Amino acid sequence: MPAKRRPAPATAEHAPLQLEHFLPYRLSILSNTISQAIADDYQRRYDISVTEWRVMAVLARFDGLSAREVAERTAMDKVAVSRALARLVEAGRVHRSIHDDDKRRSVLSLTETGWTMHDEVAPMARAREREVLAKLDAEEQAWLERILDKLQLTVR
Amino acid sequence: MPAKRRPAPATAEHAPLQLEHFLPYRLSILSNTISQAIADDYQRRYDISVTEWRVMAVLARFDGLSAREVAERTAMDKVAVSRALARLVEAGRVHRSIHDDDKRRSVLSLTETGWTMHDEVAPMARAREREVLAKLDAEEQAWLERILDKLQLTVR
DNA sequence: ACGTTATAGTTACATGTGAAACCATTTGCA
DNA sequence: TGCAAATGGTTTCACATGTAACTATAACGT
Repeated sequence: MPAKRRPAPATAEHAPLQLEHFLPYRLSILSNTISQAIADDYQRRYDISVTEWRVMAVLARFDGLSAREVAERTAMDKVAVSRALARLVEAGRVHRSIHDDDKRRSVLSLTETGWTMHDEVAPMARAREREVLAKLDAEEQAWLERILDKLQLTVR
Repeated sequence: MPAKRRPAPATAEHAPLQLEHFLPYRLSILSNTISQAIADDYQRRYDISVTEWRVMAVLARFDGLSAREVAERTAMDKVAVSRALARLVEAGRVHRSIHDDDKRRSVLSLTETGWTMHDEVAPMARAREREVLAKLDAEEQAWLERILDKLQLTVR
């Protein structure tokens, strides 16, 4: 018998939450596990964080964005973007200049170094994603796609 | 034209990653959005963090666990658990005593205060989860269940 | 019995993160 | 025009989090 003060039998009448069946909990575990598995690949090799990589991925697709636009597209807040950019510019992976017509705005793009790294990391990331998805059969993959779309739309 | 040094046209040849279709990214956004939406409910009201709530939820189901066992069941590391417990004990929500046969081990259980809070928060959390799941029809819910089970098993 | 190794848990340090304050510039409007 | 409000971005502060070092106790092998 554990303690003197054991206020109640931990059972039915309290209807405790079963974490392992609780959606937010499961999503959080799964998301962290997968993100970590994928990030491990490049994190050590290039000394870059997930947030920095996301910024690079966005700049690879949309050249010349401002920091605020990067923030929108990465769903990061502007402070996080500012910090990521500071490191990326420092490391010579991103080039930052000032917008001609609005001197508050920065104009961002990958440098050649940045592109080189991007072109190595992107395929790795995709390969890892495929490994994860390979656990599911085609039908499950389709449903997952559909479910994520739906939740993403409604839950914001 | 953005910058002088614009090394490459950001297009096909570089095959940039599309974050919005990239599984880990989507999971991470979704997970954070949902967790936050649910946690907001109780976080302010009870001044408790998600990690503390998870510890309480586990103790509600398994009375008398040690800290290590809590860590296992919450998928948190032992440092996080130690800190959460410090706060919970301080707040009078968890009772901690020492195991009779092993003085390293602690024996943990909810206090009456802890139970009272649990009995208020658990239904709230479940209700929020239902709201999220309500965005999906029955078939989608079933597939989600199945997909999460499968990924959870294999991706570790 | 005794020293080595393992385990439970906490503490310390370094790092990441978000909110709010802040600076510079631009926009809106009298 | 000129001045208040809004916007882009950085800095500061408080706090959360992870890793490694540490303390105390227990288990193991000789």
